[in-house]
Amino acid sequence: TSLNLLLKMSVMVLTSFRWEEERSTDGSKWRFLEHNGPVFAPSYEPLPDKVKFFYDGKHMKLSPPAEEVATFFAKMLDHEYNMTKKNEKSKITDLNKCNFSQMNDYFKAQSEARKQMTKEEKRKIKEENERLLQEYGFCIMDNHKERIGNFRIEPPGLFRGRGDHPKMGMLKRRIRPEDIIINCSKDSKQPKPPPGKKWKEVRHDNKVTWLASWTENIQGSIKYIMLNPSSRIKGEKDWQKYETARRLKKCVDRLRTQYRDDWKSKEMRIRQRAVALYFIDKLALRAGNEKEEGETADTVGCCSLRVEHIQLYPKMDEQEFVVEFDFLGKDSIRYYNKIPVEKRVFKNLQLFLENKQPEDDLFDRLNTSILNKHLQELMDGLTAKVFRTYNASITLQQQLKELTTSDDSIPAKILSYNRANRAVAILCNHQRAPPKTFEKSMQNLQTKIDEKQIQLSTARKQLKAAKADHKASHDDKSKKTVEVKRKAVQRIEEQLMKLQVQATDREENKQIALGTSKLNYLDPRISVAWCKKYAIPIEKIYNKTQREKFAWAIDMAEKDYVF
DNA sequence: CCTTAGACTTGGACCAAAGTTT
DNA sequence: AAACTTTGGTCCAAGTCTAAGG
Repeated sequence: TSLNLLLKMSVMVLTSFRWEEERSTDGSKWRFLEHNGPVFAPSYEPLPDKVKFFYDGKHMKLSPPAEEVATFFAKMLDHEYNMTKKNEKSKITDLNKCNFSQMNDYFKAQSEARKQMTKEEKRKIKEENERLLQEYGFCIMDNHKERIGNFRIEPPGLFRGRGDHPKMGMLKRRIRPEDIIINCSKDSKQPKPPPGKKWKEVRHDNKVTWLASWTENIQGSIKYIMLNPSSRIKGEKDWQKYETARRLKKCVDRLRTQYRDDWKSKEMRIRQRAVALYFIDKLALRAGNEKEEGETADTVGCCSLRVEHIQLYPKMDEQEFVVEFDFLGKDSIRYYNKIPVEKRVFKNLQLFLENKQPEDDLFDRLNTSILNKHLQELMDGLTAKVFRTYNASITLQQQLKELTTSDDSIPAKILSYNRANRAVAILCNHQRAPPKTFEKSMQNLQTKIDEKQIQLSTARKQLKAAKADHKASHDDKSKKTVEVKRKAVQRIEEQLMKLQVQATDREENKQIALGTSKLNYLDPRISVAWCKKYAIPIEKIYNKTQREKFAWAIDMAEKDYVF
């Protein structure tokens, strides 16, 4: 295989950058695609006989498939959530009568044992992982060897879902080769299914980017194996996304004027559309597709907001026309916000609420499809999510400009960067649970700061003493000592400042997740340009993976880049 | 027009590896 | 070298949006 790979790679064109290569115009995503297929979950290993399962107090020997399911439950025992599944057809009808404790103990012991592994054992595992990565983790797309994102198929287990999910606890079944559709090019060496097995299908569709797919049994949706963000195909798409957002920047004033105008429309559907768009623009809300009831957790976005999700306050504290939002958004993350709106918006909302029940749709004449169709007419390629990208990126750019001070130290500038990033994360409502060790880690940092402060005052005293000494003796040696002490003070001051900045940053970041906006919403060229302008090494902003993902931007953006 | 399948992007938690301190 | 902390990769979804089909 490696010889084969070499041969194929030797054909590769050695252009300087692949995002400068030509792309097709007929909607095809590639011409050549070759890969080795997915890695399947390891097959089930029955437990040793000594690990017993009890039902209703009585020992029961389970068949391997039933035992596997039992182990899923056993592994859940320590989790705070309770799986409320009514189990299998057989004798086991009541989960409460199942005693998984031996199994649970066994797995705990196993995980303990894993931690105690010798270096040698760890090395072996690492090597095996590396071997799998080399064999299955890459593909050839057109003239390039590309990293695959998720080449391992998800193992079977209990579906959890997020928030209050109606399907929590359902069995997620094992995926076999017979479930997999392979996609590759006709002239490639097709991946081989495991011995004695067959793929569901092998197709050659170059209008899509995935390498393999299967249908998952919980929602019946399709899962894909696709390329890593560092790949050409993902990078180009990403670039395109930001270019669309920049086109929105050019016409956003016009669109804003228009939707404000539409607040006065005599047609209800237009008013609703205009108010929804205002929220999407101002609050960076998601579009809010309809969801099938009972299939997923009850969450909403803009178009699917219900009456119960907003409260209107003609007057609140010092402000007029305040709208209070309180709903569960994507991943059941709560969105809570109180914002003053323009009188017209407020009046419209009152109108939309008339004669409605709490569970009725706020925008009953609107859905994402209608909204997006309208947006498409306003600007080519415009959809609701472009506003999120646009507002996130423009906010970063503005905040960076506002917060960065040229003669700040590098750590201080990075604090400014993180604050700009944070402004975006807050806008997009990217929250996280405070880390479990937050308080402790804050305390540790404070201890360090206190110590450093003591160190500093000692150093300052020493400097003073050295100065006095020098004044008295005026010799070279004492002059040198003064210099040495002066340097020491300076160094400690810097260290102290760095620690204080770190503490501020961490505190402000307690409940904010920066990752998502950094990875998905912020035009990387803004960050690259900022780094160049202030001579900040790009490594301070992007780690290795991120630099790989944003290679196109790092290559492209100069210090004067403007989003 | 409405519904649904399909493709692709966006999302936070968790945990092992890497890094740092004791 | 053990213990502890931080980082970043993986996991496992949950969204958005387009297009095909009825």
